[in-house]
Amino acid sequence: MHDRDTDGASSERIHRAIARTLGTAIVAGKYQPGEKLGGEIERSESLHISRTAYREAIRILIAKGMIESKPKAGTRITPRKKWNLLDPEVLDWMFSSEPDRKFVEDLFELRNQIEPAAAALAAKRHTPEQLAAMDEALRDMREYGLATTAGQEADQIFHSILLEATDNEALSSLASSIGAAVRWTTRFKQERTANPRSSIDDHFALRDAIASRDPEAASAAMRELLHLALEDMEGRPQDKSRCA
Amino acid sequence: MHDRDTDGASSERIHRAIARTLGTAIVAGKYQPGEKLGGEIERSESLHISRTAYREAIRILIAKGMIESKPKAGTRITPRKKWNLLDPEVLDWMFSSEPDRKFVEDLFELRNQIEPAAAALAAKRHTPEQLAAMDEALRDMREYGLATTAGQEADQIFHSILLEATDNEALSSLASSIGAAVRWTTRFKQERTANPRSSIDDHFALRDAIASRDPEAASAAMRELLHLALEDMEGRPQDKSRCA
DNA sequence: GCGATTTTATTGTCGTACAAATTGCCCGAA
DNA sequence: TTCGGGCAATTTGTACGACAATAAAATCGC
Repeated sequence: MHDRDTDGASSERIHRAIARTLGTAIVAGKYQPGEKLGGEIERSESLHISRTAYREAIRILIAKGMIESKPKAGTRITPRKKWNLLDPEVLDWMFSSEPDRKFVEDLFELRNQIEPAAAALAAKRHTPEQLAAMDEALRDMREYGLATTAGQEADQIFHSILLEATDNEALSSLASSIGAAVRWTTRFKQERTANPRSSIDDHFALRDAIASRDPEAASAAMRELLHLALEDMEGRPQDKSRCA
Repeated sequence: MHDRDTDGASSERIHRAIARTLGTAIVAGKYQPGEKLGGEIERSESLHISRTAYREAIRILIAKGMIESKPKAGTRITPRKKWNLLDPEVLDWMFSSEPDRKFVEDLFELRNQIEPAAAALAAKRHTPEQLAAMDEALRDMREYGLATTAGQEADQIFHSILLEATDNEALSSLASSIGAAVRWTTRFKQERTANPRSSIDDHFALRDAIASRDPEAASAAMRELLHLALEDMEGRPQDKSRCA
């Protein structure tokens, strides 16, 4: 419980590292909601850091809705319902260890609602620059393949740019959340299927629909993409209790 | 630029108050992305607070992706793209003054993608407790009416519970974002229409569809609700450039 | 002119002290 | 006994001052 510098990259600032460690532990369920974290002096000492740094870490977690603190009452974990689960950092913490399958499915369900509509909007509103950026991402995907980290990153970038191209800030704010889902569906796919059908061609189809500014086609192409991903995700192994 | 205690509630802690003030100023565009905030000592002095408190405020804003800081380089506003716009607090800051109409429209577009699907899911997955909570919210809406704050709050609560009833954490995390949109569409409606058609009956229809576990009907009822809200929002006064 | 080195500005961390706030106890009164 | 109010203790919140670490910018050497 009291390692000094919490693994991780060395150049990371202390408060950030502590926030990450604590945040990771919380989302992993090592602290239950409502559970009281010890006093600041006590805890900061056991971590071998100053109270200042510890407090800044706490401040970060409070900002993400994961804990709350008031004088005399102490510092405690808030009910899960209040957490900003779609916060990029929180998602990173969530996925730093093997995430709940349930949550990945939830994210996937979110994708299903957002991305087809986003594709349609992107078809209508995208700029030439955004299309070019999509093409670049696709080129990387084709070049490196979806089995490599570089290729998977290009995949995420593609979906990010698509959301950005909706010219809707509320939608593009979901980019990192969707990105997390994309990353993990791809990973599941790679891990579980011997010769996974590459979705690259489907990505190209989607790209073409967008380029020709055809909302219906874009939406359909995206749905196809998601349909394939769904098949891969709940295809063989697990229960299918939650299909359409 | 250097008032001492930044208006606001008195019992609010200093770092929170400063974060709110700064955050509000940033989302209002008073600082441009890329703009450098002065040094910590200088700024904390001009605000008449300690550097500690100022830094904790900064930490909050960093956690929400709005600013970044590194040694020697200083502290600067990040590009808008990186902000966590769906963070509840950021939304509050956004809406503390009259928000961008464009952004309200963006949120509305998000609602359009999320809520009908959420209604369908809620119809399938809701618990009796959640239904009871919805009924209570509806009762309050009917009792107080949508012209009162209490009624508007009940409206938000209704939509929140609906999202919660999807049994999907990713979707229910959007509750506060959707809530903000709900609040503002209602306010627009009240301000601009002399005798606004009450959407309460439509809410009841939606409730009944959910209660009878009919996904299609629930989704349709929600679409109807949103359709009405849309009419109210872009009905008379402004351009309709962005309708369906 | 260019690269390595030093300088320097700025954030990051530390320790201590004190202020503020809220909880829970204790006591008194009805 | 029970309720209410005031008191005290515990915990977070703020302040200040010093130093460390970092990275940008300037400087020196080639």
